[in-house]
Amino acid sequence: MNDPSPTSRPQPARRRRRGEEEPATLPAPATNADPGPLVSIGAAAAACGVSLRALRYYQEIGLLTPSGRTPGGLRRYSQADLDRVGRIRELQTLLGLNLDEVRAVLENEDRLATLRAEYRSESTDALRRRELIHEALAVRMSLRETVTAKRDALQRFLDDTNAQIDRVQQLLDDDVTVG
Amino acid sequence: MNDPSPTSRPQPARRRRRGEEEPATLPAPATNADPGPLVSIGAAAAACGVSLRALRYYQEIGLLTPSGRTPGGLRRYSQADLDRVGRIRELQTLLGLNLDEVRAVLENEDRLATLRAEYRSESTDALRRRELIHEALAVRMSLRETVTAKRDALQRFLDDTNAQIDRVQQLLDDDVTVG
DNA sequence: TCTAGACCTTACGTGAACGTCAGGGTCAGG
DNA sequence: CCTGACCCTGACGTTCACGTAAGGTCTAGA
Repeated sequence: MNDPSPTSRPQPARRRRRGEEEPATLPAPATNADPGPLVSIGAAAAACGVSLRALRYYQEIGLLTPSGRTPGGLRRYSQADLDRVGRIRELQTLLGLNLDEVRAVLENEDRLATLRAEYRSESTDALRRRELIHEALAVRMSLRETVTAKRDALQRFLDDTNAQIDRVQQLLDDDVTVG
Repeated sequence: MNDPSPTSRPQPARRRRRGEEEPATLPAPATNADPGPLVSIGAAAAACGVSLRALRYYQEIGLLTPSGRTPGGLRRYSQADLDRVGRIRELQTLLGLNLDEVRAVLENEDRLATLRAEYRSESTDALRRRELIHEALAVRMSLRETVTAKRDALQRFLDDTNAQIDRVQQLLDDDVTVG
């Protein structure tokens, strides 16, 4: 996050493991509106292309808490939950973030969404809200830096690859016109 | 490699571990010309920003064999070796390939370089060489597909991020002009 | 020649992100 | 009400990409 260079090592980063009093993951932005239809963990996993274990693990580390449970204790996932899983996978595979960094990004997104939602409400001090939003915005812009750097690096990589392909194809073309 | 979708799982992929008769990694394309000045593993590690262990590990799994050894058995790395390390890190961090996939890409690059070098020589059958180059070219183009897909995905991600930033900034601007 | 420091091999340890197994509980459909 | 498929919570296992420690070796420099 603070070292977007191509030689950056996978920094350790503090982790929150199974012992340490579950953090009650903001289960999504504070949209406590109707979550729509809820699905089982099996259906959720299939829909997202991840394993049951992965979903339970995401919950373990405070990344994603299913929107509901049946009276018997079975997990029930909403569409927002499924979207969140997609987001997690995206941050993981696309940006190469570890789940700790993913959590940081998601927490920021959640805060931003919450603040945006209640921005016009009178509940909080206006100045304080502006402060919070500014802070969240800063995190967001640093993320943009990371992504931009990565995209540019990928573009350079792609240019190289294309150049190599061109050279070899040139070689073959020459051979055809000569031979 | 065959599934560039954002939900692709980290496929297992066969690995070659410490027991299985070292594969004598083409230590670089068959450029057996003067490798230039050779440096110790410590200097190499420092120059590339990786650990000594990493360099030895890359050798263990057949990714990179140092160009030389001292009579006493100390590893000596050439500039080409250092470049190769850079390439490894690039494929790892930029494309998110595991070291098995990295090895596949590098083996392909080595083959391509070798073939390019001896393309005009009489040593091999001309048809056969063209065949080989075509094959290597195909691998290369599939790599290009992967990279392009990833770049595009990143671009979309970036667009989203920018849109979010704009929306929040708009929110703040409105607040200023109103309040 | 001699030593400090870098390096060697071997081998066990580690953290992230799950996989998998055991021993039970839940629930929709018949 | 009953079954079979699905799900629960531990808890231990696994893979990757190294980290780290032990005990001995090599080599540049004084």
